[in-house]
Amino acid sequence: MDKREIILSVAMKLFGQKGFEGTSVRDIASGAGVNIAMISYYFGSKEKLFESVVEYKSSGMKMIVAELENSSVSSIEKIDRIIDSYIERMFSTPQFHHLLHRELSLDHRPQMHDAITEILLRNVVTIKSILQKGIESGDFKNVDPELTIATLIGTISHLLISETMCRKILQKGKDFNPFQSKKLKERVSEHLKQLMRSHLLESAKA
Amino acid sequence: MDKREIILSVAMKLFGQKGFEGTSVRDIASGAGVNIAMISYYFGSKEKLFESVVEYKSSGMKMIVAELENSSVSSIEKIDRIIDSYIERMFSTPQFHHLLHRELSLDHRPQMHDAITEILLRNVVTIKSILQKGIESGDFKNVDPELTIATLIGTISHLLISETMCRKILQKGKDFNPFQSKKLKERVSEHLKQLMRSHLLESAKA
DNA sequence: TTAAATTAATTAAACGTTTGTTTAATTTCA
DNA sequence: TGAAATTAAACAAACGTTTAATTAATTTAA
Repeated sequence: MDKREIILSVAMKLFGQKGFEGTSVRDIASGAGVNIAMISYYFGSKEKLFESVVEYKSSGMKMIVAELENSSVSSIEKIDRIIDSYIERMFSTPQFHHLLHRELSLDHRPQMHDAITEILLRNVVTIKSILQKGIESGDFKNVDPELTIATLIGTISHLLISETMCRKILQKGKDFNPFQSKKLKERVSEHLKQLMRSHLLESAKA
Repeated sequence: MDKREIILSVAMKLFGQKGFEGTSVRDIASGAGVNIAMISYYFGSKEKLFESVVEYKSSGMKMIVAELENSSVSSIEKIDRIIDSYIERMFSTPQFHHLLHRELSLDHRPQMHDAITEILLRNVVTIKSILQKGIESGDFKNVDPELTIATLIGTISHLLISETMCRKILQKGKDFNPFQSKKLKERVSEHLKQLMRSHLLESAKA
């Protein structure tokens, strides 16, 4: 593998685990097995490396959502697919999503803020449009589209953190485990799909 | 106001805005208008100051939830009150919740991790019990309790971040604003209550 | 009620580390 | 031979923390 890519993936892992300020350039260099000067050599600076990580990892985030908008499946089916698509992506790279949300909750690095915002908003616009078309066509009840999106993404996002929480607790040997049974991803998928059906469809159809 | 308290609230503000590593002891000292040595003098270290901030702010987080559990109101009414209670608290101190969730998404400072986990889990246990009783008594449908909680908290939590996002966008003068109309808090309350009614109650009752 | 004694609060300065970055020399490879 | 890749070493700046001296406040004793 290219040394540049090794640096990128090590940086992504460490930024995800310990945050931007919490990760030193020396950590990254030794983790990637390269000399510390190679980071400036390849990326210019620590901050530019961070931006490269975001760009690098988010390029793999292009979603089915865009293609979905004008496809011929039913409105509720579109929602189902969005749910599974988000679950799949967010659970497969939890560290990266930790990184994105952490950066959004911070006040400095406004440039990075904007870049991440733009990434996350891409899909939001599409999903909003799907919801609105569903409402207009009478497929969906007259719900609040933006807040419905917040519920979808927020539920998954919160679970990524909760899971971390629970793992910590289990390691400490306490006896409370909210995520015992069944595979978590399937559970979330089932929960969100049921939730959205109750939320979006008329009772008669439920 | 006590100088100790001034330091605590300045520290809470800065940790909330810039994160733990992103905030220097000198920032806090000058923000509070005290000598830099006072932080060691009062709190021992930067890390202990951080722990004090969490303890200080979370002591004000005792919820109505606990009292609610054995009260005589209906099951769905309990959920309504929990929703409003969470909205009120999380929107009134968004920085502190940013701080909590950011810390949870990080891998170091396991001790702090555990302290925050414990704070957040207090209410979760109670809400779970309310949901389970509602299910057993037939008031609620047979939903997934833990994931329902994730939806409640996750929706609000995600909105705190989304709002930040939107403010950034608006400053940049773009034309997309997902949170135009009406006061956000009321909107969220209405959305979540409707959502939970569809989710928890039988169609007949809806 | 004073004056001395004692403790607490506050300060400026310095400490040793660690930080991100750069330099200048060397190796690698085409 | 020449450009690209890699290195060890050094850089100044910022970091959290400590020191030792000074001022303020409180307690004790006459």
